[in-house]
Amino acid sequence: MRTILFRYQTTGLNPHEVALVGIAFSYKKHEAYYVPIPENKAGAALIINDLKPALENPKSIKIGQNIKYDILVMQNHGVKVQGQLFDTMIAHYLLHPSKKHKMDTMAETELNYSPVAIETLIGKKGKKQRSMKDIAPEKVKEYAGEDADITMQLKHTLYKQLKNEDLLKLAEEIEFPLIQVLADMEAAGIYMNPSTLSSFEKELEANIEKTVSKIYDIAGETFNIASPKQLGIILFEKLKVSDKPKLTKTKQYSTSEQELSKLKGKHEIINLILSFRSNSKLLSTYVKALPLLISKKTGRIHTSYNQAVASTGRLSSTNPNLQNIPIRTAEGKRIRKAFEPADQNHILLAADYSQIELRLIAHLSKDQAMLAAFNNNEDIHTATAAKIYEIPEKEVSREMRSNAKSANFGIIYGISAFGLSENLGISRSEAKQLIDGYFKTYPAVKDYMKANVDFARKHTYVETIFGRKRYLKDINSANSMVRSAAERNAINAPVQGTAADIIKIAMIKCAILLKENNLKTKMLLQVHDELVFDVPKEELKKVKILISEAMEHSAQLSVKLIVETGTGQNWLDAH
DNA sequence: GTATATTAC
DNA sequence: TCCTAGTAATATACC
Repeated sequence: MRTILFRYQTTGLNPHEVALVGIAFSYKKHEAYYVPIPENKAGAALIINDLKPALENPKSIKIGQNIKYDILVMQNHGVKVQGQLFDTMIAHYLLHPSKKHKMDTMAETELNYSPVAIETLIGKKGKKQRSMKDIAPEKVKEYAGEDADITMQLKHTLYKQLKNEDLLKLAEEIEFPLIQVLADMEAAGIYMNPSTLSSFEKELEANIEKTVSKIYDIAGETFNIASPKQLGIILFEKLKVSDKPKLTKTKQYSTSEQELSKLKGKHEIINLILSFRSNSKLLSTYVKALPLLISKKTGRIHTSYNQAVASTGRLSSTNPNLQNIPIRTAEGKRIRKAFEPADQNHILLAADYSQIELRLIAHLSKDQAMLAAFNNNEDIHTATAAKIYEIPEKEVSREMRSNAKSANFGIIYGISAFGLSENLGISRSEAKQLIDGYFKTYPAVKDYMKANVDFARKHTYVETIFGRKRYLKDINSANSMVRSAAERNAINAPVQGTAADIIKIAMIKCAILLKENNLKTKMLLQVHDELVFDVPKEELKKVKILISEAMEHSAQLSVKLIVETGTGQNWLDAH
């Protein structure tokens, strides 16, 4: 049996808060049914109760567009959707990772059909837009039925295409099973202690106020420091802090952190501007914004993972983005400290892959020197420096290690002498020498990079170990800049993408293991190479081993995968 | 909506 | 000499 479920929201797009207006079903193409759900709780519960067995039947396949949303909405109505999933949005993402995956456009490109827009029903976006619950069910029926039918039709064509492109395994074994794992993570949420941030908020505000008045004093006038345009004029025309200011592509003065850092010693105002910038960023993006996203219902923060945006296969996180919580600076660390376990009986466990992308380069290139460095458990950056500079590891200076580290990262990004020189603040010829030394050290890495670019030129795509593709239409472009960018993508995508595949496999394995062992531990966050768990203290010993082994054995490579774990009463201390 | 800047991996 | 290091999200200014 095939089931398609559909949903309507009243209070917006947040699946944790919306009320269900109705569900549309389709079992086969060109046929659909609509079940309106009454507003009153008792009436709704009666109907949902009737639908529950079908949705919880583990033997039927559930098809939908962005099913994670439906699963979360149903979960809030007491229905635990089970069974195999097929998501048309994700299927299309696997086929065309760099395109958009909205249902209306897919209907046009895949089915040559233009569906009725939701706006014809509820009006255009804005204050006047009506809620779905205010539309007569007879009208909703037509819209919802069409929607369900289109999803069913899309499923059929996308399934065939996945099969033809050898993407079915990736879809059925990784992406579709991951949907439920992500839904559970989002539903769990993470606890954030608002009092940790409220004291920090006052400190930051006082600090910013002081900095602002100092900047006005030095500038001799008041202006909007947050406006790059106004700031540029003050810095480069009035105060003349640089002889040849760098311009942005729109010919404005560049006031980027990178450019201002170069001018640090030139003028006392620079450090004040940098301090203003970093404090304002912390205040507006994190300290003020995060507490507003604490759910009134659960008291926790529920991020949303997007499984269909990043062209390489990575996840992304929104509302809020919990994948870019600060960690590098002392001030930033205070934000990470606010994320805590559920209660005194729990502890946060963070497990992250050590150097997964470089390890993948070692595996993919089969470079003997790099493989040996990893398999001997050496510090890869120190080992790289020793080889490049032809000295024993003991004699590697901090600067040499730092150069080697930048070169290692550069390789992952598709290195260029210009990019490396900008990153390290050295000349382009010095960067060139460093790169030459690097390729002499790891010759197979150079061959691997070239092989990837050649493959891309021939096939106009590159792929990960697990067959995830990324199309590179510009790989043969006549424009050298456009072409070079595609070449860097050809090098980066298989590496970043394989790392994404591996952690997704690990997440599915972890979820299964936690369930099989009847553990109460919950997976909360994924940050590209890291997983964060909320662990009852009595489970810690067992869970730590279970998780790290599952992660380390998610792929069989010619290089060992190493997972480092940490625990703590907050996310910072768990590192 | 686009540009600029900053945060993370 | 031009111009370029990979992947994201969010906040603010400015049109």
